[in-house]
Amino acid sequence: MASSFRARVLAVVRRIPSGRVATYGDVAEAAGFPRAARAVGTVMRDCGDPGVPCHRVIAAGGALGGFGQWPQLKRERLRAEGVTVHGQRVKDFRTIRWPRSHRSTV
DNA sequence: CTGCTGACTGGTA
DNA sequence: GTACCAGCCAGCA
Repeated sequence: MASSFRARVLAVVRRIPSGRVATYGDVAEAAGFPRAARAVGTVMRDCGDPGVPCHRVIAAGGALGGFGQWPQLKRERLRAEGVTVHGQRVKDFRTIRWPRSHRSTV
């Protein structure tokens, strides 16, 4: 099984704990495709699975990314999980980031 | 098989 | 800070 790239991505997104976020690149890497950030977005776009917290997947740098009304929907959803969102950017993005949780100045 | 598209990323201007 | 370009990968016509 596993042949499906999307199934792999969905599995990773499902593992994202609440109160944390991951970028498309992080999800791609965790799925085994460190360069398929774009392809991950394609999978998210088609994601209609309630078991997949696609709202926890954001763009790099802490930007919500997404498209259309996704950003505003994410903002409410993430906030409900304990994530503080600043306009179009996540606060302390590096601290709540998953699976790395970076916190260095560089 | 070929070409275009897209919920992306990083670098340069 | 914003704007544009080139590179990357999977899915679809």
